[in-house]
Amino acid sequence: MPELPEVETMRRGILGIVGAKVRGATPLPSPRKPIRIESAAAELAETIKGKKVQAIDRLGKRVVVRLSGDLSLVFEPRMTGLVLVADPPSQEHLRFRLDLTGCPIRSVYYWDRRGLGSVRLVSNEKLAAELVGNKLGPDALVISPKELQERLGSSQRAIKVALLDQKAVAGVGNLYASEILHLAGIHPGKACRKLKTAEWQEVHRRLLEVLHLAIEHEGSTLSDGTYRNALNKAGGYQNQHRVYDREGEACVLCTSQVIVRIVQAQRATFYCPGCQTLRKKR
DNA sequence: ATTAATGTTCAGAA
DNA sequence: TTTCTGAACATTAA
Repeated sequence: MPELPEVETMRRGILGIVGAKVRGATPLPSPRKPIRIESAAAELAETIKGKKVQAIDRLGKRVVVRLSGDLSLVFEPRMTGLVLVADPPSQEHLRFRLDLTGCPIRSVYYWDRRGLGSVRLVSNEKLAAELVGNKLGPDALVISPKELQERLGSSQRAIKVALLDQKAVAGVGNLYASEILHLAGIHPGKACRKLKTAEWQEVHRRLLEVLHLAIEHEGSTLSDGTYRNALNKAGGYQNQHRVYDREGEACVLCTSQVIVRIVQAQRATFYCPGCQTLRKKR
């Protein structure tokens, strides 16, 4: 489930390795399936050795470790990936270890239960070409209300579905899309092109509000408990959820209606039928 | 004991 | 061009 707040938390969790030097890298073969490491394991380990960690960036839902030599080590957690400095939840799904020298953090681990995620070593040039303005739109924390409207305003898609489009705006995922629209008072099934400018401004305002608050709480750890910060600690924002995974519970805003679960584009959406209507009304 | 559901991304189809 | 569907994977709930 790592979405922007969780990935940002991972990024912050390894900021302490900036300035360190790479002692070695070990892609750990999974007992069942080969790990999803792009370059050959030995080759990656050889190339990365001795490189200096210059910065830690985030590109949408990816953590980017910038290395000397114009290289980037890119962690893409997808569903169940974790970037850790503490010992991983289990040895079993440990996929990758980065060993460092010159900082208190000895190792960074990539652990991924389902193994849908990946660790890649790519040149900055190639990474930029692949992601920036190509696969990924402007970051959700940076995009302006105007730009958000420009990018989605003419789409016929439901607003909830469109917010998940990383090419339109990068970082919003399934959980936060529901939360954002609830606070904005907009029905998740409303077609983008039906939204007025004032509504786009409200979506944008609530988007920032929700994402920043979720980052403060170090993300959401859902009932399956998978997501953890870099210290292997659960996040706290799940306790602030107003609609996500709250089907049947009373809406905390209107208190008169009950949260409903629907499916859009094969994903769960939660909303309050009282606060979030298709027509303007408010 | 099967089957569905989980959420992100991509390839390929409509 | 835009939008939709299924698959990738591992684990758990039904």
